[in-house]
Amino acid sequence: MASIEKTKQYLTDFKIHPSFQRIAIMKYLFENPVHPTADEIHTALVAVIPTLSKTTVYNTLSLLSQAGAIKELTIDEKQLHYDGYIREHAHFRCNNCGKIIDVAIDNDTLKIESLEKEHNIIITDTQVFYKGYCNECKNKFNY
Amino acid sequence: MASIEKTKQYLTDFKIHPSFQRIAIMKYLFENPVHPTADEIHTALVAVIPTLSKTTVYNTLSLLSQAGAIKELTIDEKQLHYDGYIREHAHFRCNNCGKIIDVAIDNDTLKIESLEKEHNIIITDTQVFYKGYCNECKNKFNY
DNA sequence: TTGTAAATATGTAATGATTACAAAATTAAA
DNA sequence: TTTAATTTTGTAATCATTACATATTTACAA
Ligand SMILES: [Mn+2]
Ligand SMILES: [Mn+2]
Ligand SMILES: [Zn+2]
Ligand SMILES: [Zn+2]
Repeated sequence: MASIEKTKQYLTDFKIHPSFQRIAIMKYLFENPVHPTADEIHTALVAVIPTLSKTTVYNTLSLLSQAGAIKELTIDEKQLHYDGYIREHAHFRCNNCGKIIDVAIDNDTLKIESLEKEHNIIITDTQVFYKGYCNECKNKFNY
Repeated sequence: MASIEKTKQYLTDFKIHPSFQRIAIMKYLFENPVHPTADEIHTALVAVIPTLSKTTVYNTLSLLSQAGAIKELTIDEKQLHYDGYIREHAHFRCNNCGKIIDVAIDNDTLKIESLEKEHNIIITDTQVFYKGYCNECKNKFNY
């Protein structure tokens, strides 16, 4: 239950002006940690804010994402999914029902620093994706 | 330099009928390990096989991918990229030039089995993506 | 307070990667 | 050969995302 005040502060901390729409979208992500798509966010919020445009949802999500306030997940072949929980963690996507769940990951198993040195690169983001069948779907596929 | 014969055998091993077009696409992936998109593959091959349709490239890539003969990378927000090298490894994508390079990864850092038990899921695929700036681009972004 | 510029939001049109579909061509095999 | 199955092709549709122009809201100086 992220309050409006907390959400406003969160955005401000990322130097994002907390407009009414931005607060609504950020708050939605906090309260619905299911990695929704832009369209799902819009559908859910337009029921409460009938004037909310889809463009604003897209614009806001890229703004938040670029500022580092949210994460953009490329786990799905068709659409981007968004995550308001930005602490380092991995994701599992069920190939049958599409559900995306959080999975813990050891922060230092990924060896960022050593990879950066080895390849002379700068790593700014890391994503670990697992795909397969969730506990509800695995039976349907002889597992 | 993957020969046509080796490529044909490779497809057969995955129970894929080695048609002329399929061999060409698979061979292209073997010889161009730069993780091309469907469009890049088509553009390169249509110069040699003028009748090759883009639909065939798309169809073949999903066929190969479903059979496990190639990997489909969702590292890019805009397009899918393909990899003919299927042994477990991670990828780094430069946010500036878009280049995707292979990165070694410790096979057992990902703890597949323990995650499967913990969440009661089946994991059939794992992708590790790093994003940032490559050695050629990092200077342009004060790193 | 009022006026004006900057920032933000909106609606519609365009883009472009991918897929659907039906017809044509090729291959298998009866 | 004939016929059926597989594969390829070309075109049209889909649909998530972006571009763009306009409208609205907010900031802030006079
Ligand atoms: Mn998450
Ligand atoms: Mn690779
Ligand atoms: Zn499932
Ligand atoms: Zn680069």
